[in-house]
Amino acid sequence: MTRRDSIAASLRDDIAAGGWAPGDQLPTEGALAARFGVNRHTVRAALAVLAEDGLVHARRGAGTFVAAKPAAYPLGRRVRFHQNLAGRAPEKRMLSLETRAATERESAALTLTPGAQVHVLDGISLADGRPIALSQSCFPADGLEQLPDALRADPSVTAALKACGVSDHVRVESRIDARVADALQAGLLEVKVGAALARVTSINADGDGRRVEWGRTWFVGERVTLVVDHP
Amino acid sequence: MTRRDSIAASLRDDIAAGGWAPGDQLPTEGALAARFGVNRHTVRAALAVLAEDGLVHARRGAGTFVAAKPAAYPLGRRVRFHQNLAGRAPEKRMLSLETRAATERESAALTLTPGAQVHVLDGISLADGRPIALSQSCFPADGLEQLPDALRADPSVTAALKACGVSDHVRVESRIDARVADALQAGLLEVKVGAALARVTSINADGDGRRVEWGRTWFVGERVTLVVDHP
DNA sequence: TGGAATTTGTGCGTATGTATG
DNA sequence: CCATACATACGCACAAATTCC
Repeated sequence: MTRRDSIAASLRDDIAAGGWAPGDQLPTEGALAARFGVNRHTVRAALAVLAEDGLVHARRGAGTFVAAKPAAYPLGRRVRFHQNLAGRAPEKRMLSLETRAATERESAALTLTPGAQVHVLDGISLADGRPIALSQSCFPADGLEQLPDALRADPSVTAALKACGVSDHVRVESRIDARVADALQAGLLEVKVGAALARVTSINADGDGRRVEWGRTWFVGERVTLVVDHP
Repeated sequence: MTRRDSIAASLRDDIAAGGWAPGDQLPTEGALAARFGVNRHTVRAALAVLAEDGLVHARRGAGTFVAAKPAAYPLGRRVRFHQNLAGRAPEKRMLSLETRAATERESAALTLTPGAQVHVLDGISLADGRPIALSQSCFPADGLEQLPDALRADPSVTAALKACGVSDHVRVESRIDARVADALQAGLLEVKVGAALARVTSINADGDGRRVEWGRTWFVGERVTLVVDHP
């Protein structure tokens, strides 16, 4: 066990024991070097081990901070935002809502006839007061005429669909890739431009198999872990 | 439909019809502007629409190129690399293989006693000759003594486990988040530093429920789409 | 608004212990 | 026993970002 590893283990224990809470600033590298009686480089190596595990996060000029635990977001047949983030103070805000003709891509995903009308909802999701995801949902307008009014009353998709007579909806497929945040996304999500986002494209159907939602969600990589169980 | 959108749709059709193959260079923006009889700015707006969808990729000073279609990589109970990428010339190369004491994190993931030995395999995966992922797999050494020899003979994890008497293994859980590539990863994956990677952490168990592999895989965001079916 | 102080990030040189051949 | 390579650790200096007055 090198000196670096033992220092890393010691700091890890302190964090696990609650010595520092998520978001707290650790002592400076210089202070830690003095406490452990080693060179600052050695402390930096130890902190790098913890950063590799995502346990701490250094900001140049500011300090090193205990990372907030990423929110676990289950991806399954039934994805319900508020249930998924129970205990993390989930919050959803509407950014825009419009009804327009579907793009080629949208009509293909929802198996609509070209030029059909769709409702498009843009929103932002928060957990513990921090933005965790941007989302765009696309619904066929045909059969869901009341959806915009319902969404304006309550931004919950599940509740709005229920108000339109869709009592249940299930996710058929999720496709996931990774993208970097552009300036617009970065501003809304309160991350730097170039931060990694996990993009999830999903198709949701009602009880009869009719596709009722095509959604794309951009999750902040360092704040959310998507969890897939394989039963 | 704006002129921009009609040009974008026209180019999209050409690409879909095979007019240009993945990797091909499109005509210059000036040439396209002349062909469609519009200003170069309009062509740029149309190309931006396609780039937004990941269909083309512009490189300053070089030109605009048709993006290679991302490989679909199913995430399910049975994840087998070669089957997953059938038709995309899957290839797996071993980067390193060592046996050492498990870190705290590794022994927790594999439910090992602290200090137990593990085999650690680093590898790189390619499809169609391009790197698509880096992976690190961690196996308990206890009960899998022959694994390193088997892996050196054949880098396939499934084959190596079979050689050690594990006839079948299934994925229990996948956790996904997004990270940016560091210099080492970028070099190996042939992407730029800062490119978005989808990181998948998975736990695999044998028929008796014993955890036999803890793996982490970093997929190049723009070359792979992870697909999760929700049956 | 500005500028000093603080803090992390980076580079270079040096030294030591441990394998390897 | 020597030469080499590698990882670890130390010391010093400066750059870059942030904070604070």
